[in-house]
Amino acid sequence: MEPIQVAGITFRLDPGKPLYEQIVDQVQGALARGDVKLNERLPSVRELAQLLKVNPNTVMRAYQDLERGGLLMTYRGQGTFITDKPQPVERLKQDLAYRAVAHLVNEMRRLGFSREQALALLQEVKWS
Amino acid sequence: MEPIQVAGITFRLDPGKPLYEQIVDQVQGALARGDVKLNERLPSVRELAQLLKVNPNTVMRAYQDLERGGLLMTYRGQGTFITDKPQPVERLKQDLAYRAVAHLVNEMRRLGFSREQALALLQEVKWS
DNA sequence: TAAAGTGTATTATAGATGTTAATACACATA
DNA sequence: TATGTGTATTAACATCTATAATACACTTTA
Repeated sequence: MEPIQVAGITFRLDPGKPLYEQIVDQVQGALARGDVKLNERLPSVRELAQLLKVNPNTVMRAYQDLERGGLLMTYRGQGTFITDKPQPVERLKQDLAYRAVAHLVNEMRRLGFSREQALALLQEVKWS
Repeated sequence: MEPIQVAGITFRLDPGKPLYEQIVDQVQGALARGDVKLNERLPSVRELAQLLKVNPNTVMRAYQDLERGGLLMTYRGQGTFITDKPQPVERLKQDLAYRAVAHLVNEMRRLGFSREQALALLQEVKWS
């Protein structure tokens, strides 16, 4: 389970969550943080599968999910590339952040906390 | 999928998450919010199963999970009751809140946001 | 032109997990 | 004694994840 670095993306796969989802998550994370260059080429399906010790079908499913989100471009015979447009990446970042905050709001409301209590906890908690 | 009220607890089961987990979540939520009285009797395994249109094994699994957390007491032949001690409930509430905040922190860090950005988002977002 | 490397699709198989079903047993109470 | 509790076991089934094997379409390059 040692991390694997490739094209600015760190892959670490654990059990407990679908592999293809973890691949999607880690590519998205690298994009949101700006760790990858736009238009950069990713490893081929078979190549990444070998690196991650995973079935090619699993990588392909992840790549296809990412392509549907406008984050990847795939060209038959050429390979898979990070999108060259900054908009889908920015949209992704805002989307995921909003979703994460909304999730916290729902959970805190479910538990009977106020917004002020949530803010206080978020200020107190260790960040890095 | 219409909600079912019983003993101060609202049950609503959706597909997409294990049924026994949803039962656990909703009992925990009611406890955290103070919606249920301590020492109160819950529906029997078979009774709740019938109400929720679910297998008795599924309810039993949820009850057992809750008992392991000290939130329920079960007595052979008598029934299942909310704990009579406030401590496990308070501990649960703090635990779940901390976990929820920690989850947000991890996600925001993964996306490259600062604590200040997270706080700003949490202040802006609609609460109720 | 041929070969190698791309993405893509299909089918079969296996394993894990969640859920139901049926049945039985232990215990408490009316 | 009968009924209603919690508890345990076993079997069956559905869904999802992942692998495996194979084939095809397309691009690049030797």
